[in-house]
Amino acid sequence: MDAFFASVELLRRPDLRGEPLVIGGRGDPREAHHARGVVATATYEARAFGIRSGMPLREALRRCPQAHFLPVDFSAYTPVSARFKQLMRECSPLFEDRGIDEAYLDISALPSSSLETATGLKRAIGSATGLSCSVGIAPNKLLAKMASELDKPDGISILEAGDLERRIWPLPVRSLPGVGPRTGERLHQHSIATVGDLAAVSPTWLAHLIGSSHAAWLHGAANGRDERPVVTEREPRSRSAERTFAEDVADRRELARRLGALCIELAAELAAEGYAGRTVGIKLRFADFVTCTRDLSFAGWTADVRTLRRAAFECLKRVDLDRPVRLVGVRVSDLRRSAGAGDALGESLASAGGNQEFDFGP
DNA sequence: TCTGGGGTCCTCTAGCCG
DNA sequence: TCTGCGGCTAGAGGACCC
Repeated sequence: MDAFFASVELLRRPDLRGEPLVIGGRGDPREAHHARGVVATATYEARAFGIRSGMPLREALRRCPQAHFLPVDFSAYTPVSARFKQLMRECSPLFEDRGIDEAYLDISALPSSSLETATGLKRAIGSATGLSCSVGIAPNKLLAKMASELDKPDGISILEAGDLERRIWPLPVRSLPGVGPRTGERLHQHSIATVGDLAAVSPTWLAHLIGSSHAAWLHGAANGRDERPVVTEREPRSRSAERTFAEDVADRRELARRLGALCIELAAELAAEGYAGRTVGIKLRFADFVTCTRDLSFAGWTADVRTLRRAAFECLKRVDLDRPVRLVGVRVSDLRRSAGAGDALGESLASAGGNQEFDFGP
């Protein structure tokens, strides 16, 4: 979906159409208590000012003081997301969900041509949601994703076997899925600037640079190879909840209170979805942006809020809190489906809401 | 000076055990 | 009894993606 969050916002704020619009964080960075946030999506009008996803909202404001800023509102985006995914599933059951605004669809067995299928799907999504999307068609997921980036917004791109050298190899190496900021920087240090440059290096040499597993994937990808199937069903591996504070927290009790609240939030989500976990972990990010994690595993699976909170506090005890903290998070992993977990959890949630004893370090 | 929140997967290390 | 080694797991951190 094109500039998804921003496009959904424009459906209910048509007065902002044509204006630079930035979606991110809790809203307007001009308000001090909303200032800590990053850009989730920006309209093409805002991108013209150099605003990009992941950029601090304050930086976006600096680049475009006249921009409009709106908070991220998942409750508005989720139903639209469900609608376009439903249309895709009706097109082919070989559907892979890849997050709120993109998905893969295996259309190789359909009777119509790829172009006809894509055109029909775009039209159906457009009339159902009022939004545009960009479609990439190719022999595998990697190339389909890269194709979808070639003609944005509102485009259709078809990549065929012979198009690799002409259309993919000239692209910057960063445009290859799996090459993020770190890998991109390392490759650039060795004068590997384009996908074609990467395709030409020795796999052995690349393995020395970035590790064998990553190298095998990237070298294949640069040469257009991708054997990954379209995955139609997936069980979650972990659930987490984290929060960045409006102001850094130095007080242990305050930190424990925030962590306890996140445990309650997370336990409620696990209960609602019927999962229990075997490992609890916490995450702290200090004022200097250094992140630290601590994990604790149980013998069995639990979704009990008191157990989660006790474990989270045990983890917290193991951290040297010598600096103020800007973010705290809790995560439950090694998930299993838990039949009937909801009932037990309801009771423990009720008891957790009252006065809490904080069982943590000195 | 600034840097979200939700995830996944991988690597490395240390400890345990046969 | 000591040592080495491979397999396994837990824990910590890193990279990446939407």
